[in-house]
Amino acid sequence: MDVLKKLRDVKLRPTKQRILLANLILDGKNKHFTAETIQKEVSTKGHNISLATIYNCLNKFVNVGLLKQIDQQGEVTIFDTNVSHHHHFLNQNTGELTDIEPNEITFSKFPKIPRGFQNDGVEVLIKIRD
Amino acid sequence: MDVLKKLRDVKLRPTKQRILLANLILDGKNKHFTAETIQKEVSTKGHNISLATIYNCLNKFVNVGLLKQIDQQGEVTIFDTNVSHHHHFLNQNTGELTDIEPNEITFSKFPKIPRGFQNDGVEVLIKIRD
DNA sequence: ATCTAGTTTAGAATAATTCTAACCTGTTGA
DNA sequence: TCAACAGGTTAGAATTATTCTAAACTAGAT
Repeated sequence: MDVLKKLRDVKLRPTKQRILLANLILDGKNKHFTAETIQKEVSTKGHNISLATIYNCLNKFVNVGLLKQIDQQGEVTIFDTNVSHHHHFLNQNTGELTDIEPNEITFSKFPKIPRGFQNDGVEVLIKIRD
Repeated sequence: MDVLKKLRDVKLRPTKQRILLANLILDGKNKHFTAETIQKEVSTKGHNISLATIYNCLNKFVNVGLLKQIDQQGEVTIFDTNVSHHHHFLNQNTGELTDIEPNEITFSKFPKIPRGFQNDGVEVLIKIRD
């Protein structure tokens, strides 16, 4: 499906910048990236888009569901006195975290760790809201 | 166990500020907090510690294992073109994320969602390193 | 072709965190 | 006990990611 149609489908005016970004990003392959890496990629293609616009566009894309933003529990560092391995509930209404003891969660199916790597900890985040 | 001993055990010189913070934080109860909330708590007790010192102390406490820092995948926002529900490997060496399809992970035990709340999504992060 | 609402932009503003450099203070050993 | 110094604290500057502002631009409807 072409990019113009994709943008129209979600009622975003297909501007030059949005088309450029959508062509880079929405090619059907799964990618992870940041605003800055995208800006670099744009400029290596010989174009230029301001960082403000990149943020605007990516945020719009997220709002309409074309993109997802990886969870990052807000922008401040949260410290936890529970230093043992454990999981969390995240109250989406308040941002509050609550501990879940590790024995409260067990897996019946678990992915193979990629060749050459070792498991260095598993964190489960259960988002809740009222 | 008293706070002085705790600090000596981890070879941190027990200064006034560290003792104050340790008394607030390491009382055996599980808490989540930020540098700023701790500073406020300190000042309501009639003391004053600069934010820089709070960060210094908390980071030291984390390094020696008295505290844990909640994972936040670095400080930049990461976007993901995979908008469906899925999980991630986090390569601790590079910070790189890789998708895990949701059917790769299933649970045999799962905690009860707190009364009055509903499940709003589960994210599993498997940290790996070589 | 024109109008208008929505976009883009440079640069300022904001906010979390770290750095710097000067000052201060536990601890050690005489 | 106390001087010396390594390590700790601090205010404020620096850094970094992101958003805001206000002016200039443009897609799409008329």
